[in-house]
Amino acid sequence: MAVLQRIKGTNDILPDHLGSGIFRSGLWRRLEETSLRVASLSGYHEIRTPIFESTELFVRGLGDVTDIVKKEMFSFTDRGERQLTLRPEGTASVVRAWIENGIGVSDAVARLSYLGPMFRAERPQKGRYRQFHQFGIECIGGGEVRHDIEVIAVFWNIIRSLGVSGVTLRINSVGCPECIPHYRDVLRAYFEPFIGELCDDCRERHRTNVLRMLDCKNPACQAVLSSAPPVTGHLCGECAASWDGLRHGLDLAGIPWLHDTRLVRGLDYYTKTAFEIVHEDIGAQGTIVGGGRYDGLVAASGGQAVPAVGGAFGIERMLLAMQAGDPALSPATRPRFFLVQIGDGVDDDIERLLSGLRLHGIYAMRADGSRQMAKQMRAAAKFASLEVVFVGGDEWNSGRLAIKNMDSGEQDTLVVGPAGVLACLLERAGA
RNA sequence: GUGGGUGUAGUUCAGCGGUAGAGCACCAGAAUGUGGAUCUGGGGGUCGCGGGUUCAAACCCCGUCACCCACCCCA
Repeated sequence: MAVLQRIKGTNDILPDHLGSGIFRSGLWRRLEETSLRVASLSGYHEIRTPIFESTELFVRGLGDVTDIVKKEMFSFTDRGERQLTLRPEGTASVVRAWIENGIGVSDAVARLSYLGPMFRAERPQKGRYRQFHQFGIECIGGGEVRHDIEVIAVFWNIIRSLGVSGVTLRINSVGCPECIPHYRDVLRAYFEPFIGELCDDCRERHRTNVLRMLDCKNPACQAVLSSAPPVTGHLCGECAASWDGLRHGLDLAGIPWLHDTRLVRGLDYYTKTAFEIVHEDIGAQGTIVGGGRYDGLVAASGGQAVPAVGGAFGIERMLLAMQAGDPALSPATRPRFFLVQIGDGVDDDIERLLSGLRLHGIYAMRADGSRQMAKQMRAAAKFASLEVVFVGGDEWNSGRLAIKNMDSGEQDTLVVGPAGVLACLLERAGA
């Protein structure tokens, strides 16, 4: 056992042929490229923020009663006595960057996407890691319901583009500062008579954060919870209109939804629309996408009071969902040419050709070991090369080029023109 | 933070007191002008780590660490 090993809850993502499960870089690249591309079709373009920020940013953004801030952040003090934290999520940083760079001045509605590692000190399990990865989008300044729908539609389209099936969109409203205090009172009053039968956590939440009681999974609490009054019956006029518009808009977009009356958000800054996209077959951590509206966060972070909506998905979880439906491998990148050496004295020719081909953007390989031809052919096959080019031998010595298609097994003999072998191969590859 | 499970070759695993094993992968040969097939051979291991019991421990006991799954929470 090696002395040095990965930190708990982190993973190595290997080349496809070396890795297993979701930890193969080809899968990641496909997911990342698809996500960025689909998001860009709705005007969302990538922003990259630092992976560590001042601790205060997350404490203010997430709320100091959330589990993430209380016990899951990787925080440290740097040599200048600054309190820093590896980001546990992406929204706080994006909002910070939006304020700091004056993005709202140029774009009244700023559409941003982001991608990268996040860090939470949780006990690892399937679909949950200490360094995990998210793709997210934020629509800052977008205060209309159609922005909520736009955000949900981006995630829905990414999922469809990836061929993932078996997912359900769950929606709810979490109100706003206007109506939620009232709803809290209603809930608190409703739970009061049952307080004795509820779990310890729920008793704690009854005082600190009543809304969180709604998604308690304790069986004893479920019975009481299931008949709790839904938030959607206690919304203010504005939130109720938003809730109606959301459902109508999703119908227009052809996106099926399910009203989950117990859906609440884990983070404090959400208002009105809350949504999740869940998958049934990827283990206990089935929530792939989570998001919603957060009209209060930008102002709370020191910016203007602008509305915003966004969401994010866990890349590891999305990959699990991709594999659950279709275990097909992503098509490996195949060498266009594999150069096989016949006889001696052509080593320089091969190296020159490899350099020339690669300089023109063509994937070209040669065998690393034996000069024995069967061995070289085997290597060409292992790389899944498209065509083998024979360098040396009778054809080569008489100004011709033998090329074998490794899929069909057919072999051509070309006459090398005055421009030379490299030009001949480049033309064949269409480069 | 709390449970349950598992740690043996690169990998997937068998072995469960008495010589450290198999499949796949890797290397070489059969085979110096043509493949992912076949055959033959080969390299690879402090059996997670530390202690204990025993004539003898991969195996039994204690401890410890790591990973996996679940709770909690979340993406």
